[in-house]
Amino acid sequence: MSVVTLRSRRADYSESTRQALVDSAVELFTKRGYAATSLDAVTKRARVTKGALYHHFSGKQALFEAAFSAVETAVLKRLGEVAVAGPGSPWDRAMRGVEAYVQACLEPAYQRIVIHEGPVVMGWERWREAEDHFSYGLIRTVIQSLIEAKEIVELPVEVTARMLFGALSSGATFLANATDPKKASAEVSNAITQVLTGLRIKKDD
Amino acid sequence: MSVVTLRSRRADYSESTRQALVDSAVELFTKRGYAATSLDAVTKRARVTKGALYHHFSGKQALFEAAFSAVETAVLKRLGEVAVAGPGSPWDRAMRGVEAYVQACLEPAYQRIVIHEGPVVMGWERWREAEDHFSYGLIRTVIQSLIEAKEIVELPVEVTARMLFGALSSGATFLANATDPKKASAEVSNAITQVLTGLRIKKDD
DNA sequence: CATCGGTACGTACCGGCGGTATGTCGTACG
DNA sequence: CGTACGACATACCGCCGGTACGTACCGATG
Repeated sequence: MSVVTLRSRRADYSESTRQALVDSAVELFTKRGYAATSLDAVTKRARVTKGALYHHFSGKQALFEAAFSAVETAVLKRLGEVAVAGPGSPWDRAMRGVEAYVQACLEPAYQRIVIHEGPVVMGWERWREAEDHFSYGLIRTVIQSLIEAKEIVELPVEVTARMLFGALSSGATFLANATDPKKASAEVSNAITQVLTGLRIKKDD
Repeated sequence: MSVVTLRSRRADYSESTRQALVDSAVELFTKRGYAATSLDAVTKRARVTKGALYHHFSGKQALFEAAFSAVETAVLKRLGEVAVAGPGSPWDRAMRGVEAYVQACLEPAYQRIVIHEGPVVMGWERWREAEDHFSYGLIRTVIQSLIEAKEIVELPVEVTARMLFGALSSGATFLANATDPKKASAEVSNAITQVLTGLRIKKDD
């Protein structure tokens, strides 16, 4: 449906080089960080020149934001299937979501680009706005559903979500740098479970 | 005691210019961020040249670390008086410590230099090592004392401290950007209190 | 008091990098 | 079939971190 006008071959090429630039950016930003990554390195890896880069993006920051969105979109896709959809009570889905998010945080690209460098490169305010549509928005939704379902005590959604977001990110960062990932993973999950259980309202039905 | 050899006037001057450079760096790194701050701007504000800067510091990173330590030392001084020393039970001191730490996080220099840009500029591993001797080390100590005093459930200290650290930082960042700081401050404190209370062991004595 | 060594800077310069201005080639379109 | 526009490539500029080198001044020493 709606395939009225064919997509031109030229547009395909353009989209392809744009994607190559984003992929290259994600790779290098993840490995070396934003500051230590030169645009020449990005274009070289994508087998184009700076002319192409500045044709598709307004500058280095815009390229970073494109990489940011790419990583977030990929992570959120995997995450949404587990936490938002899927069977079970709000509580069960939340617990599965936490588990899945911690796993997602282990991805180096997500850690470095989204969590660590995102606020610094984009500025906290802009980063926050972007995050509303991605991982943070999801966490916020989960918290809200838990409160509305009377699963946990009534807390201000915004603050609670922000702090849980921070705790999860820190936990995942710790986990990613741990010498014993198996053990650390269990510890993180356990700690989060303990905290959320501590906030849980005892059901008497 | 031990004033055997006088401190030379020359050494005083040297220390003074070093301090001026650090102060200038803290100011500019806080206002414009690390990347957007040129060394020329730092030296200009300190009324010296790059020769002086590179005499005292090995480079821009080393200057940042000096600024980092300066901010952390100042914050920790105020914090230690409240949380470590002072009267009351471990629980009471911990609660006062949390309160004080959230307040400390409101300082723009602490937020930007220590929390946000620290891990990015210094690298997470090195940042973590440095933090062991500063705020994180303090939080870790508080958590440990709470567990040893059987005030809260037994959790792995390292993970718990890391995640509480992340939660507090995120909470404070949210608080710093809130439109209604009074209300936000109360919400943050309340949320933290709820979480810690949820982890508390009911004493029956 | 003259000399001398070293510290604490200042000055001049280099290379790399982000960004820009301009040229060029091919493709779709009238 | 010309032509206009999109999709790049090329050449260049200015800023900034870092380095090499020069210099003035303090302090110890004979």
